[in-house]
Amino acid sequence: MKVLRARTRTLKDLLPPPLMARLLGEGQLRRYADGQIVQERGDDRAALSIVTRGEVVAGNLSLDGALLASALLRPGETFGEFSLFAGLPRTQTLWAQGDVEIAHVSAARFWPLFDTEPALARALMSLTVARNYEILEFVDAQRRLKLPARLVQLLLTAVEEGAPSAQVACRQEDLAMMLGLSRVAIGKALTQLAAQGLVVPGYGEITLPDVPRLRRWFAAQDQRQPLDAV
Amino acid sequence: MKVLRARTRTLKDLLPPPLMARLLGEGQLRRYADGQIVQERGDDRAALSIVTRGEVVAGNLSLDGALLASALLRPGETFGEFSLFAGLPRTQTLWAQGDVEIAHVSAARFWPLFDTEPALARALMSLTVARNYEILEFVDAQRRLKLPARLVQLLLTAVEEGAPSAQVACRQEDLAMMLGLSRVAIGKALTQLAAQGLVVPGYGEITLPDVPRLRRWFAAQDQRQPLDAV
DNA sequence: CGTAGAATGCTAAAAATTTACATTTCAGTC
DNA sequence: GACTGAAATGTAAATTTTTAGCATTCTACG
Repeated sequence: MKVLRARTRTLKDLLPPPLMARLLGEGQLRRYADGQIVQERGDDRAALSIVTRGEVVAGNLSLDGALLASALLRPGETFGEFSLFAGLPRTQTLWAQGDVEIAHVSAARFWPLFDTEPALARALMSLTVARNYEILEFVDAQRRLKLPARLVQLLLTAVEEGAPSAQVACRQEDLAMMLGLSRVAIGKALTQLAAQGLVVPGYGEITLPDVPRLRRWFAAQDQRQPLDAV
Repeated sequence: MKVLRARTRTLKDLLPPPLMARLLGEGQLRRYADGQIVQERGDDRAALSIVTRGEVVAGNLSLDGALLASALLRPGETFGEFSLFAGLPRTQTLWAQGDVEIAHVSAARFWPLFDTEPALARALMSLTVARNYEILEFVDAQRRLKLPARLVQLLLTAVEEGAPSAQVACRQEDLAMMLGLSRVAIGKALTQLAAQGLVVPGYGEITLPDVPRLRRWFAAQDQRQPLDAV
């Protein structure tokens, strides 16, 4: 399944290259084929895992097999912090999307580095805090915005900065999954948006004919005071 | 307004007492009266703030004045990490609930301590990661569980460990706010639960006559594999 | 013992969402 | 080039939730 997520800073972006190299050097590289399970809810490997190639999809499987809350991890991003710092088993199930390579830094090798390199602690805190903010924003948007607006917000995360128009390759079902709704709800919202000429639904893809206009439309829906304008 | 939240570990629980004392020593104490605004969305004070007395309610105000996503901070808990580690303004508005005292540790005084005391970095990571998990669980529950189940989950967070029965003092409107729903929806869910004898709605309070039975009922609704049972 | 304010209960209509089923689209294949 | 089956989208009835308005109950306090 396809997952959309805004590009964020990664550990690789925040860490001085020599330290990043040292950290990766402490890790054990493993490869995963497309669709392979990287970790399952309940695994109790305490380690910091760093994606070094490919993309990883995170989520929870309910007992009936439906995928729930999900996210996307790109190269340079990490997971497993929870297992290290809270000492609990892995809480999510992860799948490889495409050919994936991951460096697992075991707890034993991680702690000495963490305790002696403040830059690593700073970087991990920055990432965790940013992720926290990302999720809180999501919850907040869910309460504040109508579905069409949330849908536009999601679609816009997949658009390159400054692009005048865009095509987003994903099925309505993928969008539904990401927003925690049914496919039908997405279809209706898309129909509404299409009636205003804001999007053009296609088969397995959605065209955004006028991205700046779409951004303006979204800004008008989101009545909250933007942070950077304060 | 009243806010329910499960008791979690705080910085005070995780930090060795001498270090906690040192941290507080670096802070500037400020007092806030009941209902006073502690910080507003957009404030750009970069500091770690530690609640030392009283309780603080966090949330976002939408333009029309309605309170949205909210949480409760108890003594020993911190906020402002985002301003320090992401270098952005405060993202939420906080109000004092009752008589509140907060120690604000400025960035200039915080960084030297953070960089030289691994225990502080570990503790902050633990808390942030745990908070992250808490929010993700909330989102997940919202997708997985029907409203009555989510309501029970919320009510149970207010119950003392091991208590055979309990009274939760809060208005239906407070519960609605916490779950992001209308008061009517809460009322209906309560009626359903009351019909099964699981709760007894009252005026400004809800009685849970048989907590163990309620826990069993909830476990039956929540079909997900529990983490600690793995 | 009233009374005012606060909180809950109830109802009906509108809106959002889901479920189940129908239709369209696409990529192969003959 | 038209089958054909799987994948993806579209549609309509049923359900859930919200909104709004008003009635009722509870509590504190004069």
